[in-house]
Amino acid sequence: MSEPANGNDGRPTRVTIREIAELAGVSIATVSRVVNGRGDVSAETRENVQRVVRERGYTVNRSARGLSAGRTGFVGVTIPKVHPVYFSSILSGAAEALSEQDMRIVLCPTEHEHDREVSLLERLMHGTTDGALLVLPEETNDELESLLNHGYRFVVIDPLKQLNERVPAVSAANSSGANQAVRHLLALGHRRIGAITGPNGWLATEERRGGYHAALASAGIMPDPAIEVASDFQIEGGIEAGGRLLDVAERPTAIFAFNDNLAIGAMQAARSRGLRIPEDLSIVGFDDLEWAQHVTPALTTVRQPLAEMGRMAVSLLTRLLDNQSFEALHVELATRFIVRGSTQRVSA
Amino acid sequence: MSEPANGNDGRPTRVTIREIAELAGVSIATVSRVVNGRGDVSAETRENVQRVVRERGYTVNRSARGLSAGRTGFVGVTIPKVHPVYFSSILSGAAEALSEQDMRIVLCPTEHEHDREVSLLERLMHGTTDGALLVLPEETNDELESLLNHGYRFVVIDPLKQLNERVPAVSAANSSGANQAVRHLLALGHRRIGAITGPNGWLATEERRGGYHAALASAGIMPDPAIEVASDFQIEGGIEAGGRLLDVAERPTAIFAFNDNLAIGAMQAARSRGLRIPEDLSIVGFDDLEWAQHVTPALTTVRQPLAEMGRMAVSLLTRLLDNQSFEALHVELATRFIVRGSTQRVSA
DNA sequence: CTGTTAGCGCTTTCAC
DNA sequence: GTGAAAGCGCTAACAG
Repeated sequence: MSEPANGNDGRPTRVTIREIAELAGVSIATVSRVVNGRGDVSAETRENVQRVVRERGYTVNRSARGLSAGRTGFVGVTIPKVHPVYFSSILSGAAEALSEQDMRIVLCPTEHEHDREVSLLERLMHGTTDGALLVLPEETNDELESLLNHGYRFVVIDPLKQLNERVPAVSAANSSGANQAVRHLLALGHRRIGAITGPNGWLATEERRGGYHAALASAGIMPDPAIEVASDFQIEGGIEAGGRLLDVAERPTAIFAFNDNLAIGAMQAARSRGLRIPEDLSIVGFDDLEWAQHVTPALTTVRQPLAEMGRMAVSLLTRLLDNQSFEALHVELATRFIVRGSTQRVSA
Repeated sequence: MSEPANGNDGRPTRVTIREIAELAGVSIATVSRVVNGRGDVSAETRENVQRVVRERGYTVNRSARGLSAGRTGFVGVTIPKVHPVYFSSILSGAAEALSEQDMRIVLCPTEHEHDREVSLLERLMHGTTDGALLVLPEETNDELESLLNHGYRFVVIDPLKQLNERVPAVSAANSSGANQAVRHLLALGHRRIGAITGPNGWLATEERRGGYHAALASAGIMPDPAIEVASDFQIEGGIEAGGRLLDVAERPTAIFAFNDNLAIGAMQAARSRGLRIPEDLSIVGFDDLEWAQHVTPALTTVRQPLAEMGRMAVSLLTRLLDNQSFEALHVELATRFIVRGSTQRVSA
């Protein structure tokens, strides 16, 4: 690393394109061409410039490029929170895919505040980022569409509500995943299968509910509202909801929890009532978060390809940014059912 | 939201400072002053400008500001991976603290590739971000110091090696945390306390080892190399290392795992050998990741204030960026010992 | 208090 | 193939 000249504030003066141009004996336009991999430069000139660039450790100033070229190389990601594994898995996939294209994520946790999210979005989109990934956005369809009409490029990951056709989105195959989970329980002989759902009205909840009901129907079973309780996708909620489910008169022999958090909560509720899993109660989750395989017993669950959802969203966004049109604006990624130790054949 | 004019490419033309200035009947300098909250504007002018800004939905173009003012409002965060809870917790704290100052994180997962990290850093620092947070960086002391000499502003979170005095860093009080954990086991009557350490040479490992040995020494116990095995901070590693520890001739009655992953691995190893926890074996972890309270039995562990470490790093960085000098360049955040169900008095 | 002006570093026509 | 030059939108002196 060579020592840079220092500005009068003691901070180093960074190498600029001009300096490279002078050193290489060419114009800045040529340097720009080389740096951006344009074809119309002679091999000789190119190599010469590249050498100087390497020697001086030049890298383009992204602000300048952003201002001049109108693209920043940044993609905004609005996400309710970064910490929960659910979100960080998506983030992880997106970051990976983006860095392959030398683009970078600008992270915007919204903390579930709608207003903040909207204004974030507006600020993100204006000369700050080239586009955005909106994870579980709280915007209404109208707001999203208005954004679209303003020329904003974005794709939604895991929409909260049914989205307008025109809004690009990627999500998991919630309905078929849930269906598969319940069929598994049915195949094990369970007939009384309770459910702990997510918040009513959320798309993921309703789709999973659809799969659950459909599977029951296929076995000729009517859903019993008494053993279908709504919760909030949190562990605490699962403990509470699981408790309610286990305290009904005719107790279910199996519980389909609409996510892993709820499942682990239900496990705790069962345990505190002296029920053994899976001997006395089978439990299936949804997500397959990392720890699902490390709880005891290991959780049978529906794996959502979270990182892959992030990656897929990036790929849609990239095409959007390149002004490529494409057919499927709504992408549903297949889930995978994973059998572990928390389910077993219903006892006689 | 008002409809913006459309450029010839169909994409909307964004509102610029010039447009606001014209509409408000002032100069762009005045608009800039208002937008940046400078004091030297009359109340009347200010309100007028603010009204127009609001009406037109104007937001500054960050690229332009970055280029002109030399600050971007972005802080780079290099981090080995975003997904593991350990990292996302830190990230979460940093993002929170940063967004309070209307700054944003540019996320740079390094995937443990040193070269990539270095070049990332160089690019980050050049007109892209105002500074950086380096989580568990693989740079050598020399590289870090060279960066410092180049005027780069950054703070290290959880250094891998002992850092030069001049490099700002924040970490947890590893030594005292470990000490407390082992004292707890000693107080429960354990005398034969094994350890699963992290990779040898890592600062966190060595500091925790120091605390472990010191606690043993205070009870007049010599560390026994036979029951101190190194591992990699992963669950799989914990299973393997735990197994080795439990297969030695004179088995330990307690294990201090240097992080929660290792602890949960050790639990599995114990369980697969028919040992009950905590009846036959006490286990203590380090970190207190979210699931530590949800495994069975719930894990006794040393809580690292991860989010707080992120927040503290931001606060150091902010002062750095404001050219404020400060005393303590190395900050150690206190840990908290949390007793749960995985430890109990040694059985007679 | 407010306006004028000179760039920040780069990309991109448009000539040559 | 290469260079000259015109900005991109904004901030920060510097005048007034």
